Amino acid sequence: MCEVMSQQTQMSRVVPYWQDWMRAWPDAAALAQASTAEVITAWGRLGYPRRALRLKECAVQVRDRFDNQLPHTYEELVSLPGIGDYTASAMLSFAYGQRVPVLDTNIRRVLTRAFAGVESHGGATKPEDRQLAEAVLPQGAEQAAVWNQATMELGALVCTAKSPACQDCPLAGVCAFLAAGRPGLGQGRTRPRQRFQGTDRQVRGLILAALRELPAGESLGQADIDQLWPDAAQLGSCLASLDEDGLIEIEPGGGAHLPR
DNA sequence: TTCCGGACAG
DNA sequence: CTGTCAGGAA
Repeated sequence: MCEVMSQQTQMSRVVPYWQDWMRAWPDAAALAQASTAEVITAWGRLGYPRRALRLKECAVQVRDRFDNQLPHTYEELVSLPGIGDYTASAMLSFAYGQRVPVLDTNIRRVLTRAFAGVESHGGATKPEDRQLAEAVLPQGAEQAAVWNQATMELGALVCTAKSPACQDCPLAGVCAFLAAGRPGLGQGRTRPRQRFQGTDRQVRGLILAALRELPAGESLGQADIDQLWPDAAQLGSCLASLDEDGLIEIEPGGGAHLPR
């Protein structure tokens, strides 16, 4: 169950967290009963803490709608909080052995380059991406799962976005992108510049980290909160946004605590 | 389309 | 220090 959320970060970072999660909450019903504060604390420094909230809500729905068992259809899976196209497809292919094309940005980049000969455009998955993935997917479900994982690995390790190691690539002999002289390499995606220093993301992280380190059930006083960040206005807006997201609860006196 | 963490490479 | 990485939801 909890492996669902592991798809977002490097596995080496996820494994220890995942082990703790599975020990604490072995199934959906167990996770559904956990307090939000426990879930956020266990999420630790994995990033994107709102996903911890979605995972708990997902567990509630699995328990209530699906008799505590994860559904095995795409439509039912994507209807759950925090599960989108990629995660649903990955579960169907890797966990349930169904013949399903999996599309993450790595796979899209590899397939678009190798078979269409052009640089992947990035952005949301398009129908043509899915069409291509379906067209080249092996017929057998087991081979398809291996293909999905292999393509993902190839994109992560060899056919990288910025500087693909074509000299080490097993597809070099048949790659349309390489044959065409790698047109537009690196300019396919103008990354939305997302610095971190001084942003709300950093401030939100600081606040949550401070609350996570508190003994269970305790609050952070306003004086302690004020010391976290010099810009009072930004601090205030971040506190408000965290409260809106349901990640913290602001007290009348100006203190804050994780949702009980 | 934009926002949302955090770790790590360079 | 800056740049990079990535799926889901509003």
